[in-house]
Order: sequence, then structure tokens, then C-alpha cells
Amino acid sequence: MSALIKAIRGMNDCLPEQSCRWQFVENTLARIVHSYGYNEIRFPVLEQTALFKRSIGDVTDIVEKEMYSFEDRNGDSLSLRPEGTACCVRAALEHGLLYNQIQRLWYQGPFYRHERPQKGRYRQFHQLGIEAFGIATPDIDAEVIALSASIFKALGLSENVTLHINSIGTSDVRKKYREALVAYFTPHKALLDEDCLRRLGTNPMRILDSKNPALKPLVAQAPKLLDFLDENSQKHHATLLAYLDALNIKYHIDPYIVRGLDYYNDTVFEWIADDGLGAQSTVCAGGRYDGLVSQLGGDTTPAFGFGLGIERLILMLETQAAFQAITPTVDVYLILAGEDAQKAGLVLADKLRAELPNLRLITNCGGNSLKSQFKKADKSNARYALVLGEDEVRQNMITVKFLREEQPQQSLSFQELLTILRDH
RNA sequence: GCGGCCGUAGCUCAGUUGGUAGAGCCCCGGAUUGUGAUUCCGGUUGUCGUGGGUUCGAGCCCCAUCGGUCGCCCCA
Repeated sequence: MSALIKAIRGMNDCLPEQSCRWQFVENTLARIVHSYGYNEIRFPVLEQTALFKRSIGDVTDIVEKEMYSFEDRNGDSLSLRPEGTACCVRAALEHGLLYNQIQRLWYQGPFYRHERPQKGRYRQFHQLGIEAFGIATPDIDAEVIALSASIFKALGLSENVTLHINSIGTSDVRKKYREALVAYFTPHKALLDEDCLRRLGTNPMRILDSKNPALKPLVAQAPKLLDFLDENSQKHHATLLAYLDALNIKYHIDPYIVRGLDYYNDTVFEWIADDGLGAQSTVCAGGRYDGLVSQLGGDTTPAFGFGLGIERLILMLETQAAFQAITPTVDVYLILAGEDAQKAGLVLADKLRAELPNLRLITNCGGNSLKSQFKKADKSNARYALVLGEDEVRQNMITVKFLREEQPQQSLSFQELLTILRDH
């Protein structure tokens, strides 16, 4: 046996025990976004590298260090998508979806970042993305946040997450604020740790969400971005909060919520898990990005959206007994004994499937003893075992054994069997 | 890119001052010539992550390396 080829680091296989849970989550998400009138958009996992340099900002870590970029055979620089918003805008612009129109879009799929894997963070990860284009008013902020709240509610996670919300204003305001922060922290340089000293030069707002507890008092006294907002941003923020109150969505105003990506303005929000996610506690993050569409060559278009990490969502769900109870299961396991039954069994199984499209039925293949076949039937979680042996074939009957209830097994005609399985 | 911990059967793990590798689960067969989820019996399963070193002898000690995991940076 030659050496096994293994999966790429940070890229996980989703095995049957997990995939049925993923399907449950994906179906729930699709149902909710559908109910809000959002339409799915699909775009490739590969894009021109320039798309991300232009949108995310080519000095960010994502673009500088974390992208899977390579030259294709034409010499073009391509990258695996590290996030969805830029791709979504590109596709929408390319097909004229944003020209004087409102669009409510969603997508879901894998994204790629070359980071060191840890709990809740992988090199191939999955996100649900929501993007609403063409609406500048805070009503859409409220709608999208309400949509995110509905997801947690539908999955029974409302009590496990907290909505953090902030406004980061316009880029002009942030520029002034950054200067104010540098002015505030510079005299206290001696108190800052190595990371924060670096941030002071690169991204001073990141000092605010430092994990270093020793810096808490210093950060608490720092100037607040909310105090720098202009009148429009203040009004936008206040109106949004009023809408959230009306929707009875609880939030925590968090002046330390910052954004990793350059293109956000005004509203930013995060759903943070109370526990269970390790160091990666943000399960959903988003906000307003009115500048991105024009940055990518379109007409100025207001936009609001979020990304939700599916792996992190599933990590939270794994703590629920009901979620762990979701396992691969079938309705019926068909047990066969004897040459004639092999052939008759394949035919019977397809007749049943044709009559009952929702039935999930496994036919035993590969022989095995009766005992072994019953074991497989039990393991399949089937409610019924059907037995087709020499006796049954001769009499044109099927034996039904009830695997999950106290009931004697019965010998039935095809029609009688249909009646039982249909009621199931 | 940096740091902590961990690598023994498909899975979960045991393995005594260094003495030539084990259990449970799983799978298959039988006890019951046609009956699972509970019993009993039997059977299959290894580059002890990899490469060096120390030693008469290494799963165990040392070095390196790869992988996993958790954390930092960064971020969903």
C-alpha cells in the first residue's frame, strides 16, 4: 500500500454524521432568507486577485498574507475568494442588477483564507452572506439585522448570542477619530503591549478591542467614535436603534466593535457567542458599506449586509441534544434471503420508491446472514425491516417487522404494505 | 508568521526503572440450518507519525521534522 494522500490542512471533510446536520442548518437558513424575500446569487470560488485588492484593501492581512493567489496558465493572477461581498458586488454589477434597482440577495458556500487553523477557524470555511443594495435608510439595516436575529431564533440559539452594535460613521469621521486615538494613546506608549504599539501605527482602532486585560482601564478612557459622528450618522444610528426597539431585538451598544474590512461605514454589528466557540466568538458580522459599489466601478449604491460563519454556528448547535440527535436515518431496510429474493427485492424496492416518493429505503446488498442483515437494519435507524425470503417470494407476500415498537411482525401483500408505509 | 499541548489498530485509548504490542468499540461467522437493539464463543486489524541519535535492546530517553489541536496575530 502506498502512502495515503491527506486533505489539505485546515480543509475539512464533512462525513455522513455531520453532513445531515449541515443539511438541516442549510435548509433552515434557506427557509428564513426566502421568507424575507431574498434571492440566491451564485458566483465562482475563483476571481481576479484585483477584485479583492480593490475592495478589501491591499494592505489588510487578508490580502497581504491570507489569500490563496496563483497565476493561471494565461499569467492572470487569480485568487480563491476570501469573502463574499466583493464577489457579490462584482457579479451584480457585471449583470446590471444594481442599475437604479433594489436587490435583496443571499449566497452560501466555501471561502478560503490561509490562516493557522484553530477552533472555529479553518482555511476553507463556509458563510451565509446577505447583501441588500439600493437602500440608504436605516429601515434596511433593521430588516437585515432582524433577519439575522430570526436565524438564531429558528435554531434555538437566541439565548446564546448577544447583538453588539456600533456606528463607525463616514471615512472622514474615522480619519479624525484615528488621529484622536493616536493623540490619546501616544503619551501612554509605555503602557501598551507590543501588539498595540504596532496597531498604533497601522490600525489604532484595533487597540480598542485588544484582548489584553491590563489595557482595559486605558481603553475605557479613550475617546469614543460615537462622539465624533456627524449629524447624518447620528440620526441614522438613532433611528436604527428605535427600529430595533420596536422589533424587540435586544442589543448592546459597543463602541469597540471595529471592522476588519475597509469598506464599511455607519452601522456595524456582530453577533457574539456567550461561550462555546473558543477564541473565535463572533458568529455573524456585518454592516453598511455605501462606498464599495463605486469603489468597484459602479454608480454610488448604498448597501448593507452580513456574513455568518456556518462552522461557528454548528459549533454552537453541537451543544444542543436535539441537534446531536440528527443522524443519518432511513425509513425502511429491506432484508433478502435466497437467490430468488435478491432479484425480487430489487424490483420490490423500486416499486415502493415509485409509489412513495418520500420513502427512504435501503435494500440489503452483498448477501450476509439474516442475523447480520437485521443488525444492519437496526443500525440504519429504520423503523421497519421488510423481509423477503424464499417463503415470501413463493407466497407473494412481504414480512414486516417493527423495529421501534412493540408489535408482532406481519405478513402483508404489496397493497397492505403500501398502506402502512404511506401512513408512516 | 509565533507559542502551549498531543501523535500506539478504522475509532476511543492502555502500555510498569527501556526487555520484542494490548483492550473495548467496529466488522465477519457461530451458539439459534429465517430475526436486530440485551448475552456468550471465535475470527480479522499495526511503518507505535517520519528520520536520525543513545543503548546489548527504544512505543518509552535525546534531536530534528511532519501532522493534529488550542491560543496569539488577524478575522466570520
